[in-house]
Amino acid sequence: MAKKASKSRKSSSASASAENPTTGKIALKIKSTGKKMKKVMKQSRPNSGNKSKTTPKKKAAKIDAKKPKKPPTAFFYFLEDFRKEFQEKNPDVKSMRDIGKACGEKWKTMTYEEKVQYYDIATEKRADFDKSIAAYNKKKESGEDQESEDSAFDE
DNA sequence: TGTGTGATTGTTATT
DNA sequence: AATAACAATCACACA
Repeated sequence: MAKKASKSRKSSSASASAENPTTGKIALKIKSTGKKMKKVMKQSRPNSGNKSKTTPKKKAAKIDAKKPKKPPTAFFYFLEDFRKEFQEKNPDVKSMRDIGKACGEKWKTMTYEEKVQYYDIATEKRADFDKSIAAYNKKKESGEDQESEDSAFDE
């Protein structure tokens, strides 16, 4: 016990919401970065011209059995939950592209306490993911090119 | 018939 | 430090 200052990334992501001292006054100390995060991601179409047998979503989607894929972020977890409700409320909506927009919009309106729930999940996921990375790194260190390419796609 | 794209934000990895 | 790309999902469009 006595594990107060966890330091490091684990730093209790849910502590903010868990701590609800005083009356309903929540000390929401969201560090206002102030800087506008402009997304300058060049979303070109790298897939243009890349044909894979399976359906490689969009870009790369490299099939690295050794490299653990990125776990869904808190936003994605929220999406799963939001998606269900959204479909019920908006049966007319066909695709999730619209949902994604709605989610993103609502996500920003959500308070830290609400988001923290999903953040907590993502945090746990990352913990597991961290192990995968460690194993991956370790394995890589042990035998970098040791993969035998099991079955080189033979259809 | 089959597969790629589209959109959301967050996280991770790489440089 | 900052950038790049990817993480899931589902319906539609094109060849």
